[in-house]
Amino acid sequence: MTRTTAPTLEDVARMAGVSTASISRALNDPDKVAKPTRDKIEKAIDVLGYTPNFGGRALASNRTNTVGAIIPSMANAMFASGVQAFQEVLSEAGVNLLLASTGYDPDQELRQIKALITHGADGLLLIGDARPQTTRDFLAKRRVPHVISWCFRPDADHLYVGFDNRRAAYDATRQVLALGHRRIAMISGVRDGNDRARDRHAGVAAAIADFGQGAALLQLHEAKYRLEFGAEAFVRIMSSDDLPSVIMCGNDVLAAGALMRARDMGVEVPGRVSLVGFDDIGLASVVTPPLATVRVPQIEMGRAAARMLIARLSGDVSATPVQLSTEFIHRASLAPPTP
Amino acid sequence: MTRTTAPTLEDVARMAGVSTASISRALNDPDKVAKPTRDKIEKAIDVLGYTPNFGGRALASNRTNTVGAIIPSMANAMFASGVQAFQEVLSEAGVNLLLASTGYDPDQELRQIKALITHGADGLLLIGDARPQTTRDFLAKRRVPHVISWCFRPDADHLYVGFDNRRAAYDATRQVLALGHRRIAMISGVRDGNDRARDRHAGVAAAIADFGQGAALLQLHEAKYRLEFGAEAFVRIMSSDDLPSVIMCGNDVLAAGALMRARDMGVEVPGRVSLVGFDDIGLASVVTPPLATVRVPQIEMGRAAARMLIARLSGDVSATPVQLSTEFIHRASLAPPTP
DNA sequence: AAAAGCTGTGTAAGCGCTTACATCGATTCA
DNA sequence: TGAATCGATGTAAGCGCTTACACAGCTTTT
Repeated sequence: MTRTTAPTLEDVARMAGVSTASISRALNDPDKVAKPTRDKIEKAIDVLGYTPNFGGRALASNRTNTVGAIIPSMANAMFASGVQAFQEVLSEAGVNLLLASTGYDPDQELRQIKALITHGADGLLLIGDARPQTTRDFLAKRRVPHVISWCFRPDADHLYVGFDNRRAAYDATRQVLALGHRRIAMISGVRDGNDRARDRHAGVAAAIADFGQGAALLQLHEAKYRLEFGAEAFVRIMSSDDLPSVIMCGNDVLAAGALMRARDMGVEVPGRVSLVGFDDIGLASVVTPPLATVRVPQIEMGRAAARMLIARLSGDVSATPVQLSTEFIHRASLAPPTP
Repeated sequence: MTRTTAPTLEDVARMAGVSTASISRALNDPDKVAKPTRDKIEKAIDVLGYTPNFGGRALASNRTNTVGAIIPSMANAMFASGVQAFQEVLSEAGVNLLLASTGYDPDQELRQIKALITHGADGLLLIGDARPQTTRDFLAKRRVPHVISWCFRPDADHLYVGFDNRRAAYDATRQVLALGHRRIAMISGVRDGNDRARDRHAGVAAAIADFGQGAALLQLHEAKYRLEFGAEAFVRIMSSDDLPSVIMCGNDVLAAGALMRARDMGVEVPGRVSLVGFDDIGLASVVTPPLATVRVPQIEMGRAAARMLIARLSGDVSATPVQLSTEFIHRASLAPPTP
């Protein structure tokens, strides 16, 4: 990883006939330098093709202008646009993004947190708030500025930017119940170590319990975030003798997997069984029939998280948690139960 | 971005009763330190919660163990799994990933390249090889180690890890022609500044020209990478009076958009018109009918690119371009033309 | 007209780490 | 037994930058 000896401040200083301090100032705080001097400096920088050395700068100023984000997986469309928006806002502020993924493994998350800190992240974006005590301790002990996203806790002592998964699932289930469904199954994401999946299941269960009138969660299956696992769970559900009239899914990918298998098996959706997803990723509107789902404010979340983190890093501690709202999107995969 | 004064090597040295040099060695090259010393050091590190300071390390060693990747968009599923795989391999090697996106804007790409270099990237992963001369010059002048991916040039004087978009599109088109299609339309991605889109179109056009026998590319529409634009282009195609029997699409998202609109318009696929995508993203197999497409070795590409970049950065200059192969996936959206 | 305040610039002290070189026992060899 | 070798550790010189402080030459105030 050798870099051919690049020009240094010293070189620029010599060429421009000024001190290194002036150049540093011209770079970081142009107003402090008189115009003619600045011009000389800019010329020299140009001629030499100078770019500041990262290490020197980081060492002297004790900041890297880099933040890290640790997400379960980039291949998960659920995070893609959010992270994209996050990065865009950072970029405008001259901050760069270190991105790492955990594959939904909590140990891996701690490792990545340490790696990103070691690699110079000034602050972090984390997803969800289910993490082991050791991880929390590390964050607290090292005073790592971080924003937690994709979930929301009202009792927050943290910087949250997100939405209430439980409530969103609760509301969606209410709508399903209002349509007349009573026999409900759920394909949940893996709940262990994943508060979003947990909350969504809890929301569905609570809505059913609160509703009463014979409504019941007949079956609950857990599936990893992949089309195939959604499909598999669908097969299990449909081959039981306790058939639901609707299947609530923890996310759109599972729902799409179920739908795909329904098509292959010749099970009519929503004729035989209705299907509801969660996240409203692009997929949801393009499958046949289009998937009823819960729209999640991904982009707004990413932007807000970036703004909050930037503010926090520039010393602003006034930020308060941001709760964004979700919206139930009724599409053709959900219809009243056929008697 | 103040970090509360973290423990330094000095602190650890004092506590462990050894010199800073030994600690540095224990950290970077454990074999050089005797076991008992190492134990003392490890203990002290643990007690103090020490992590190396990034700036100091980068400055002294002139390396950051960080590489950058600049992709058009993270929200584009086409790059998601590839980048994911790229990051995983890097992570195993203790290298971190700085990720930036350009929104398909070449100027933005140069800006991001500079930003990532300034922020300490030792090397870069770039997508495609359509970039302005200024960008090439910068890369050459600064001797930035970089790997170019998602495309392949046989005449490479560069580190390429990718596949031949033109050839893949050519082959797919051959298959379409072999099924009997002669009246062909194409919804291409935006070709300006995008060699992948350009190559794919070129491949389709060349296959048609080479085939002869009255085969013709009746219509060519360009659309940005979004479902809606694919849908729009589909409408334009179907409302012309030069109807094709098959529509080749520059990517799966455009194809899915077209398919979605076909469903809405009541146009049967593949009955009235066949549809072929490109990339084989998850979407392709889940839509109805499933989309014929070209499978791209995203994951393998990401992994190979990471390995190559790591090798290059550790001084290995022996690497040669890697060409990966694609595969045409025949699915139900493609059938022989109905007379 | 002297004192006080600006402005623009230079001087130089680190920031925390790596690493070439020096040192010092403990082995090994002749 | 003395010389040569080796492994483990310490010493200290930077890496390239930022920034507190000093200072010179102005302008403004009293």
